[in-house]
Amino acid sequence: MLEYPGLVLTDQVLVERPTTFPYVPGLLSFREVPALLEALGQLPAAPDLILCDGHGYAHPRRFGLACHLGLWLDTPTIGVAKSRLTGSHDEPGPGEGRCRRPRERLGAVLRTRERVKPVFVSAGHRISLRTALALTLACATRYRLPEPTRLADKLSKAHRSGR
DNA sequence: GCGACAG
DNA sequence: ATCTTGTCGC
Repeated sequence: MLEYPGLVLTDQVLVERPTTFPYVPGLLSFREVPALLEALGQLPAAPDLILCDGHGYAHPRRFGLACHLGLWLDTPTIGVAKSRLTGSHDEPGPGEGRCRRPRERLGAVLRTRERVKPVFVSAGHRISLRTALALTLACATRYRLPEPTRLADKLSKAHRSGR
């Protein structure tokens, strides 16, 4: 857990659980949320916002992991995925004046740092895409991924290598 | 039928 | 996600 806007790390908990559900595109929540709930329950205080490693609204059923976790906890969440699951971007036609007019906006493709591969931001629970974008960018300092996600990933990696 | 497919 | 050699840039 980090404080905002300082992004100073205040708490960190780590849980290790066996998986009980396989990885199936579109059903990531069923694999990840159980462990996430356990970890969040061990924090000394409930966070005001959660940046999720996965999509929120940008999901085939418009209900990705960020939405699922956020609704369960009734806590604001943002989906910040490293790759696309559904939807498309770019490619307006070659002709002058051509532009894309999506029937539905799923999220945004955000380049958090110069020349780095962009991340896919979408609204999770109780937040607008606009605010989700602003907060994600505000949490991305020196790396591609926002600090909360990057530090959590680092913690899990360190845990594994130490065995 | 074929391609796509968060982590 | 994980595996895995070499490579690029600060």
